[in-house]
Amino acid sequence: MRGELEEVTMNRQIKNFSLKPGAGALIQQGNGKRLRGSLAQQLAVQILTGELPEGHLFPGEIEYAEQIGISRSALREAFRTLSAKGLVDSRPKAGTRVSLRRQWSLLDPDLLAWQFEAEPSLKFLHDLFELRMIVEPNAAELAAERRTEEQVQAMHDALEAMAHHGLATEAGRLADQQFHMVMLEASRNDAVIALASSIMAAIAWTTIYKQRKRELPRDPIPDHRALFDAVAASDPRAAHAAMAELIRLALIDTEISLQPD
Amino acid sequence: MRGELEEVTMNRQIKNFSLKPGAGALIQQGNGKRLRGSLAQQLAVQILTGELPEGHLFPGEIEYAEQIGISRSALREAFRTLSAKGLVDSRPKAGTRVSLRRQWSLLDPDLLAWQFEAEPSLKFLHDLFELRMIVEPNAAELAAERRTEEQVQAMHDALEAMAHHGLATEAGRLADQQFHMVMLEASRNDAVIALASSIMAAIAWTTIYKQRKRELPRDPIPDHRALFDAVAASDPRAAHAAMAELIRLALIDTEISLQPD
DNA sequence: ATACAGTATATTGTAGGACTTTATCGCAAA
DNA sequence: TTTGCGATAAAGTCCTACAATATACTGTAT
Repeated sequence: MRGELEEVTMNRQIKNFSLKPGAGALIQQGNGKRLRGSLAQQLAVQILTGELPEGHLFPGEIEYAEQIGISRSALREAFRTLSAKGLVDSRPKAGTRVSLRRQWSLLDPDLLAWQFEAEPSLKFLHDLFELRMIVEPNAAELAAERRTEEQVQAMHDALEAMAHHGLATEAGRLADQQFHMVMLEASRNDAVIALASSIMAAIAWTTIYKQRKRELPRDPIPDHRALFDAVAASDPRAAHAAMAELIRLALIDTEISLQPD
Repeated sequence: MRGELEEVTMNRQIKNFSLKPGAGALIQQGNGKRLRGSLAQQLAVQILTGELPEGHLFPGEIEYAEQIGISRSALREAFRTLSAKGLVDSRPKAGTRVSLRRQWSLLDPDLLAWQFEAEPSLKFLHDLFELRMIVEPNAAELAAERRTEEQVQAMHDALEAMAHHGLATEAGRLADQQFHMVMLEASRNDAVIALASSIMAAIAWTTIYKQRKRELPRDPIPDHRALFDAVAASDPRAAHAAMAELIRLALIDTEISLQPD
């Protein structure tokens, strides 16, 4: 990425003496991110991977903050973020502990993104695409019934841009997302939009990595065009089928991109 | 502008006079809840209802905290909670503002609960049940294919308890939730479980109010039994149909319970 | 006049310390 | 065994100061 080298002035980072490995590893701050955000992400990943098991009790805030070399305020704000996503639960006297798996908001956009950054488990990937296979074809069905002419036009334009640039370019990927977003909006269902868009956004992140391993495994345009035609023609059944096929192929691509070389 | 009284000593709680709703209404703390939690909930509701529109810029933290009579730390932690749910976005120098609707995590369990506490819009209610109608019958289908004998037994027990106590009692409602939870788990899909359980939990909250207006509008046991039979018999198609019927009826009940008298 | 670079400044971000509230745990009494 | 109460540990709230950062402005060169 971009070389943010120099970094001479940093004084806080210097406390990088390594302490007991099992306990609290020091936080490594991502380039542009806030401190609490980096910590939240790291802890979230550790929780999701099971490294911090359900029910795990964190040290007291004062002690823990000291361990990882961060202020109590920042630590607490990171905990609030995790708490809002159902990952941890804090109570006076009882302390802060990892919540039961059942209470995790697995479909939260941030959690999805973080999970994909850290190589998600194949099981979860499978579950996610199974859910997509349930939701998105039905969303396409709704879109075929409810789309406006303006939305058809917008999807058409996005499809053209996508065909022109290809998915290897930034502009092409943007057009792809635009295409799917407009289709979602055509469903006129806020709940469906919220669900599908957060999943799509997470998967889109992997698209970038996809390009590294296999160079354009296939042409995605025909499938998109079939979907577009069905929606434009207000044919719900065809839209359903086209979207299902699209997801099936996306699963294959994603599996390939996540396989170890 | 703001009623900045003498501030004699602490006695923060006593300032519960209601003032102009638009500006900085004082926070009214729910009984058991934490201060930041109450604030987060109030702001969330105001955002979801559009009282605080997309893009709305909050006052600076120091000033705002003073306005509503709360410390800056607590205010910031409330903002972190809202930020984690995609409702607000904070940047240095730019301030904190309400995010675009597109980024709200509408299916977040807390947001759902808060929305149902404050009478959700009929549009969103409709959207939500449309999504349920898409997801849960398919989840039941998966459950019918994958359930274990232990799960069948557990569902059976829950169904018996439900029939015994009735939905008017706490025990009965608990058995109902237990029944649905076991069925979800039988689907063996974490993504589906996370989605359906959070929606169900929110709806369950309204079940309590349901009982106030109409006294047991109908007997829910037969429908549940039909669903159970289908899953026990490993009949996916029947399970799908039974769950769809169950949701259809649940929508009717919920609409009734939310109608003004 | 326009574009660009550098600087000023408002606002969030982080730090650290003091005090309050809450709920758990242990002990004693019934 | 159960109930009540008190000690206490931990999160919750408050406060103040300072650092980092992105916006806005300002001046200079093109």
